[in-house]
Amino acid sequence: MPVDLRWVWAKSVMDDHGRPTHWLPLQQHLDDAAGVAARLVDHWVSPQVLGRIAKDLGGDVDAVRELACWLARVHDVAKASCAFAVQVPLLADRMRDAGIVANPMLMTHPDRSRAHHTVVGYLAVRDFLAAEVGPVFADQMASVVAAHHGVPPERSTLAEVAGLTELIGGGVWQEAREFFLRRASEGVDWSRYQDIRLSMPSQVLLTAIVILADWIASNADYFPLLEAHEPPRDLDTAARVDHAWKRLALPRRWRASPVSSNVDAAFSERFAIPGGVVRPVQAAAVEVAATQSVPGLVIVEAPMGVGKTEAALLAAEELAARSGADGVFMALPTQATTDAMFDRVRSWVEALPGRDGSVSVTLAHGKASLNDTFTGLVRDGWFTSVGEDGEHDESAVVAHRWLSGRKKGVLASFVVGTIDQVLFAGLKSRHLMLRHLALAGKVVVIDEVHAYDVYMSQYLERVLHWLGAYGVPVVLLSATLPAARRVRLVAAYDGTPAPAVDGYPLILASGGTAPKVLPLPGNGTTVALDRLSDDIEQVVTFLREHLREGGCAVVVRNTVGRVQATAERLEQEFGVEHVTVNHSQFLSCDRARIDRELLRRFGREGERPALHIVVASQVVEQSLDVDFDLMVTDLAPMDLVLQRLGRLHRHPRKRPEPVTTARCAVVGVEDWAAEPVRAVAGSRAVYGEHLLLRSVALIVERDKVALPQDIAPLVQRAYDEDPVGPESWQSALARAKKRADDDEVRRVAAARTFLLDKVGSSRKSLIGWVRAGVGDADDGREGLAQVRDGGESLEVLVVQQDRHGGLHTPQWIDRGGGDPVPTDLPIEPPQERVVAACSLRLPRALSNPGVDLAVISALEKNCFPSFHSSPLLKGQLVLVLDVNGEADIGHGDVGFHVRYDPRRGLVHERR
DNA sequence: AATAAAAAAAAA
Ligand SMILES: [Fe+3]
Repeated sequence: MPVDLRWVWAKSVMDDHGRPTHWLPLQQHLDDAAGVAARLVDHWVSPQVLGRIAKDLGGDVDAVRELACWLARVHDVAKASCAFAVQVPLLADRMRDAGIVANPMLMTHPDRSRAHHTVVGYLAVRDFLAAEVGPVFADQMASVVAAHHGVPPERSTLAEVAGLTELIGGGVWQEAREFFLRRASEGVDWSRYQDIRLSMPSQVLLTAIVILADWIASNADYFPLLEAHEPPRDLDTAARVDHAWKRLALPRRWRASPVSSNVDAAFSERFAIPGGVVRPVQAAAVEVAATQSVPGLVIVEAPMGVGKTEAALLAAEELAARSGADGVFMALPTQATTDAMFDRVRSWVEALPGRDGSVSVTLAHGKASLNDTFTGLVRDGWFTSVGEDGEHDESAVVAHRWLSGRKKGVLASFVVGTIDQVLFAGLKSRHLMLRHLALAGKVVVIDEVHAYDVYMSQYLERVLHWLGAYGVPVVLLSATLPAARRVRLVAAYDGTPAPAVDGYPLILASGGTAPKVLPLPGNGTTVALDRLSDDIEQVVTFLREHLREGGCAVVVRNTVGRVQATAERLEQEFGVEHVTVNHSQFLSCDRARIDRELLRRFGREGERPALHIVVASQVVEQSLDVDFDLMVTDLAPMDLVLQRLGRLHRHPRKRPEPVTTARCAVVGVEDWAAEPVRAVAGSRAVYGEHLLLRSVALIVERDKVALPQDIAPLVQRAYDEDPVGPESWQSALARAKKRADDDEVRRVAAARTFLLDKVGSSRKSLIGWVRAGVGDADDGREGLAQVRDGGESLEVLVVQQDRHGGLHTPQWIDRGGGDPVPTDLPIEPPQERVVAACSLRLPRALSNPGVDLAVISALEKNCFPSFHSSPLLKGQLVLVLDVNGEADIGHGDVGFHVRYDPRRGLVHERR
């Protein structure tokens, strides 16, 4: 009598006592997964992705479907192995009764966990396919099966596990595996795949489809299990898949249409500007996107305020229409700008044609759960898709309940996220394939590319390399880039040289497309430069003189300490009410309040005070569209100085007579008469000597800067290799360059640790793909590999304690301040969000290697059960301030005294 | 020689 292989089990659910309550036969799980894979390919996976895989299969999309379904139908084939089956004695016993016998003692075999079903699956699939197709393709297909838990094994592991024959199981076990492999192959003509090789991109994408099919098919809400006591029976797979797919109700694909035939109409519809006409940058970006030989990389270099975002979105539509992308991933450098962009992108999505019902959106960053718009959409997503028929919800935009969380959230069609979420695609980590699938189906837009340092650029360039290999169109938005950076970005994407051009604003593209230099906007600003000594009294005099009839000034300092010291002197001189302080050492809710306030007063339609001085760190350099009459700045690298100068006379308006000419005093140097001119120590610590020397060499030779026409030449000179400055500076410059180069080498090396390898040849399989990666260790604080430079900075939640020991939210904050916070009972959800918004990133002095562990130990003493039981607050360090906003942080021989002042931020001193 | 800004964490 033939053995009934339906007794081979794949899924089991246990009760609290470890007894199985439910189970599912392997055969059914494989059929379910294959059914889901087919639906995914037919209805959900981006045409751009299908096209990419099909490229390796002679352009045949049906073959993509065939391979995806076959892989899903064999992915768990090695659950038909002794090592796996013995894990649940009850189910193993029933298999034994059916004639599939394993030794129960194998349960405790020391190598049992090494004979994992992913690795044994590799061996089974490879051996099966080797008889049908070439060895390379067999290895590649098998590697997809091996990778279906997110980390493919190493080559050495394969050989070791192959020797564990007792755990793998021969005889009936071998026959069982071959049975399932043959069963999956019914109707597959392997001779068609004789000469096929899969590129790495295709293998990664197929793996991602298999993983998703597995996850969906493993969800018992969609695919019900059998009761533990039930024998196997033939379930109606088609009906199960149909039911599950309706319940899951994934949003439809988006089909883009070209906009180039009538850009103005598209522009006015998308952005709700009746009769709107595109601006030059927007028209040019769309034209380049439309005429590029193959949709590829487009770089838009232009100043803030010329409509770059709209240019990128319109270009993305054009590129998507050509490439088959069914979504857009927009990445920005900070959570705050990401939140703001989310609302803009959402309005654009709502106005998009080509939606068939709802499309899915995600806000992707670490604090997305604090964003009210997004959490609202998440709630709607739960609410609307509970219905059985699912599809007829008419809201244009949903945060789909299944496309949520760190790994699946980015699979939504439209994602707005921090740049980190894109850079993670270059970081060896578990389930990396899903992040690749998320990017590979879309057009990727990356904002503020000029702002990324050497370390992040390693990741950015590697990700661009993979995106190029996937055929993903990419739009990079930037201020002017040093030519060398531009060349590296284009080369990273598709290995071609960047066209040699100078100019600004500039649009260039990969694939030999002619670059476009656009006319500069006519209404420029010429800034007069003054050079003052680093004496604060000189700054006072300068401000006194030029603000004699009032006006709004900004003083930009390079360190928080200098900001705080300057603010103290200026408050004394001009009065507290005329001075605002801004830097990163504020609670995030306070920082948000200060930013809002700055925009309200110094923004485009701002209610400008008669006299005011903002003292700030680099936080005013980026993003905020604020306008000042007068500036004082610490010497900084040239591109940053220019960014700062961009905050002068930015909007047309009437200004007090003494500041009708834009004027900036450069300070923060030790001695303007010295050779060379050196920046103060704090600035050197932040930026390094070399960039500062090159910057100041260009500043000493001029008394004014014309914006925007001087920007491109100044940035190029500051960052190219040609000598700058007088002869007497050259030896110092050379020494500084050597140190900067050494430092860069160190940072590049640090970035490489977890950097994903390049695509490599088509002979390769996924085996070892994330070798030496974070692997299993990507959970928890220690193992978290990074895409940003520098040691881990410590983030704390700040609460206050009254004289009786009761906790309350900080007294001064805008929303929910001074309310009691329970220490044991659960914190109410609205208050959870208030507390979560009181986060503060501690300064370097408190998180340096050497003191960090002591600081963590000290803060870990502030441990409250109420925090621990809250998903939002759990695991975070807590800083408890007394009624005066002060605290001692001490452990062992490390001790700090900190004081928080809502006007000045955190002040610390070592004791 | 003394330090900016910025981000981050669940799978079958
Ligand atoms: Fe599995």
